[in-house]
Amino acid sequence: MISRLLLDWYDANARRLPWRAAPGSNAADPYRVWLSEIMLQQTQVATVIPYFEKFTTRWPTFEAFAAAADADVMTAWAGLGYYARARNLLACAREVTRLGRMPDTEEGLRALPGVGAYTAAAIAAIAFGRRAVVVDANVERVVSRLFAIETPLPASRPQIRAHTDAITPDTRAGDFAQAMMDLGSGICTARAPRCLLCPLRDQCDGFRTGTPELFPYKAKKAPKPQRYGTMFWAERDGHVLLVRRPAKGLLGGMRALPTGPWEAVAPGLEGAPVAADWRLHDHTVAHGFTHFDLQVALAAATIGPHEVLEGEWWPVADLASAGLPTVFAKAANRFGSMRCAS
DNA sequence: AAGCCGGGGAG
DNA sequence: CTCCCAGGCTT
Repeated sequence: MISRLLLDWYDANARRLPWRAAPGSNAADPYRVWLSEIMLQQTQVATVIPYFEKFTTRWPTFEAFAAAADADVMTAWAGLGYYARARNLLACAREVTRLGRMPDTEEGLRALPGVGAYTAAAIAAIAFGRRAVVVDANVERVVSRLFAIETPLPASRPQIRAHTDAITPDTRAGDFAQAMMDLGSGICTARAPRCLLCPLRDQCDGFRTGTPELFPYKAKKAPKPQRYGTMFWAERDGHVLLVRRPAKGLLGGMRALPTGPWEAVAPGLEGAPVAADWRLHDHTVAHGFTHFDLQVALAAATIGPHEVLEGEWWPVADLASAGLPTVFAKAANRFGSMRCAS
């Protein structure tokens, strides 16, 4: 009943998205579905679309992507966040190349790098037409409201999964999953759900409570700690020194400005890439990460022509092409405006 | 089970 | 400003 109502609504109201086939069609390209699903992990559709277009234009097929250079992929991914996804993307493409084709079962997909329970179910259903129980944040919210689940997340996940399984149809499971996502994105929204437009309103226990926006209940989260750091602008002859961050950990594998430690107290000039006449500026740059807030001071110096340093000397005028994560791009822009002002 | 891992959109 | 988002990996 619920799936019928939802699929009818989807056939008339599906969003047109670059990685989607027409509703009811089985023409979805597994490469494009896989790439979109990885990009969409914890990332909104509007943010993903330009990256998806850029990637599929440059690497139109699985074979083309598997042959890409690591540095090119990391640079193209810059700004999208969660950089382990980009590293896993390449590892996954190379694993699939070794296998000869992409697995078409949940179990086979689940074994690939960067593919967890959600993504395996989504690809199996959307790209390969299999029945799979697809549970993402949209489904968690929609199902929590449909059944007025009072257990707070994440403890309610087993109930949510069981309910989702019970309403997932045997055919068109991929369209059903995407319909749940469209419903969660446009109607059953986190803040102010548009229940008057909802095709499932008459089936919804949460609507009957009168306060569907209270679902899903969630455990409170701890406040984020504040950290302080310093970034170093080492300039020589119109070029600035960039380094490659360690492969694992925060912003792993990405090109970056040299930086000292990020700690609870301002580290000053600790961790400078070279001894020099560093000028510590008054201006700071603020940036929020998932589990801490950062405030970085900016230190600048001119480096002599014979000093040999680890890293790349990048043309200051071409910094936009360096593929810097956002926190470094912010700082670089700040340095740029200070240079113009002086 | 809990912590780590980005960034931007929306209210 | 706060909350949230087509989650996965590690410990």
